[in-house]
Amino acid sequence: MKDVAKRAGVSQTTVSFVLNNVENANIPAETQSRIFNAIEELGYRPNAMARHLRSNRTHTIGFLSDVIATTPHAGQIIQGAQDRSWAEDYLLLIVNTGGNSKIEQAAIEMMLERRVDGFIYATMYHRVVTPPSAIREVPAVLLDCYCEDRSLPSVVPDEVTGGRLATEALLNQGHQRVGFINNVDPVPAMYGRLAGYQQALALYDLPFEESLVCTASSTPADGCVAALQLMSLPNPPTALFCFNDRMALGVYQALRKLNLRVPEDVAVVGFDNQELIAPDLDPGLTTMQLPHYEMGSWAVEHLLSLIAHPDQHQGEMPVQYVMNCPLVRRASV
Amino acid sequence: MKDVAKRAGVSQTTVSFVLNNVENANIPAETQSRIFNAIEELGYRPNAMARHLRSNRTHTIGFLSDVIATTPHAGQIIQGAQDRSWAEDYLLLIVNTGGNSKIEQAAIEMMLERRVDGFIYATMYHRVVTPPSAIREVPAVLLDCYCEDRSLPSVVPDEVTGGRLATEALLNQGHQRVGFINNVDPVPAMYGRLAGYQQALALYDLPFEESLVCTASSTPADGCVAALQLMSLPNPPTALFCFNDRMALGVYQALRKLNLRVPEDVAVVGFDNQELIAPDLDPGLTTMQLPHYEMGSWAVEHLLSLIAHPDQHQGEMPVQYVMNCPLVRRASV
DNA sequence: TTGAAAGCGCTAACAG
DNA sequence: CTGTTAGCGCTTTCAA
Repeated sequence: MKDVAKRAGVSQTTVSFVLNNVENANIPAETQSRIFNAIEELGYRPNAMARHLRSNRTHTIGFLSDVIATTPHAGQIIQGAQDRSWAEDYLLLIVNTGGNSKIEQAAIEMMLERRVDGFIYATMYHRVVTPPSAIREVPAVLLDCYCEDRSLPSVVPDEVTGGRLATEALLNQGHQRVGFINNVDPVPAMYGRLAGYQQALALYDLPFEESLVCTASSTPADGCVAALQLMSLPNPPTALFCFNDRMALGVYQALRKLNLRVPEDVAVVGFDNQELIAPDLDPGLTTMQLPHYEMGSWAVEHLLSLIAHPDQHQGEMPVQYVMNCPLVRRASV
Repeated sequence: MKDVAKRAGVSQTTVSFVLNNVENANIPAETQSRIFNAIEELGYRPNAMARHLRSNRTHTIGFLSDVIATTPHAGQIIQGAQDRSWAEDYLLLIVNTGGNSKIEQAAIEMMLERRVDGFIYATMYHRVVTPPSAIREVPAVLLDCYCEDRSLPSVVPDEVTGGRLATEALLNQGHQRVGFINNVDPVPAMYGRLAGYQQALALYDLPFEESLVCTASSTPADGCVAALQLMSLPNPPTALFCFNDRMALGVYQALRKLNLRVPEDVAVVGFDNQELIAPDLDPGLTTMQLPHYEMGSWAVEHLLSLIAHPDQHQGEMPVQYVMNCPLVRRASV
């Protein structure tokens, strides 16, 4: 920078002003272009380290995830986060902790040493978490998860409405007996989607029948078993709402074994709109889309506003944003 | 740091020595623990910015990918890269450029301003690339791609051997007529796997029949069409080697339509060992595993060695590493 | 064994 | 409009 200044015949300050577009510095266009020329000729590139050392801002966000970047699930979270960051000139320092709290701890420490401006703590699926407390040393937002005491802002999908809309998609095609293959694990999605399923039934004045709901682990194999079980009922369902697309895949396999066609004999709705499954199944699977991209984007946006106005939100409760899941229609209903 | 020094009753230098484990500084254990106590009490955390400003090393790698982090494909590349980096105390600054060269350019620029110690340039599938030249300002390695003139080190999967092993898996089960559904796109995998297929036939003294090879775009739908076509041959194959798992998915659908069982009537081998497909298909798909994790790991390892010994490899040709693809046996053969 | 001091590349008062 | 100057928090040479 000193060299640039010398070459342009100005002081370092002037160069800095030009580079940073300082408001009240009214540097004449002629001087500016002289500086830009010098920069060009010297191949000068500002040193972000030094800049950040002074300004105490690194324009970097620490992105902690359990396994998002490395599994086929939820990858769009990162794209959403990155696109939003990129638009504001922020870069993402990403670490997949695998849910290992030792690694989490260490990663946060490393990121704090690098003076990240804030944290995003993201999980592969919607759940309750207790992030290491060090995360609170800078602004932080939780993505696809929340903490019990709501002491950190968060964004999660609206499981209840999602479950309701999925069920309604079946109900408004005239189905009267809709089975629900739910997840066994006690996660928010399991409770929420069940509640949504029940809401939808109520909306259509249909009774809730225990026997039409079964639970299974969220794998194709178990989805298959569950479907077989439901379809062997004395009065079997004509439509199946599956907790996720992987289970729906198993459901397809079960129906094939029973020589039942989708959607003519049994309609199916999934959840996730999983890239390699939903569109590739035959027939294409109608399913609920998790707003991964949007959550990623929102998380960064909110984080940046916290960074920009550190004390504006002082007394308030941290925002807990619940985001809609749209229905994606294909051929299985 | 100054505060720590004061509190421990030593100079800043001493603190720095202790923190960096300087060799010839023989600081007595007693002094050291006094310093560590002070650090603890003050909640002191070193400022990596400042450290790097002095030492000209950021312990950060710029990871450029087209879309790896955001699609279900190849996610393990990142895990491999991260795990290796983590082991050496490096962090990854990741940007998905979507293959957009404007974004690529800008990302490289931003990373260079942040003084990353090196670059990894990775693609979602094996191909030829011409990365922006700015990438060469620091050590760089190509991952799952290479540049025409081989002027940058690279690591890619061994398509030829992969194609050969896949075909052999079929051949050594006694199949005499093995069809190959290849990709239409002129990518290294398409040429390599075809060559491997031919090598395998030759090894088993079988003739290469044009009619047993067809090409299609790498989607389930087109895989289905291709399989239908191959199976309608006067003398149809008893085994099918598919360019990838998504096409194999379509092949399964085709065989189902023809009332042919896998593997009893027709054996199938895929390629990719794609997480949500290969293990979840019914029956499980035997397939070739792309060494994504290993390539990620190797790329970082090689990059770090280039960083550590900048001129050691001067005159030599950059390494072009071709990595094996292991066979994953399931139930489709 | 420890300390003083210079300086990494930049920003931002403050002064002119 | 532009320049002088004092640091930001750390590493490292040199000296004690």
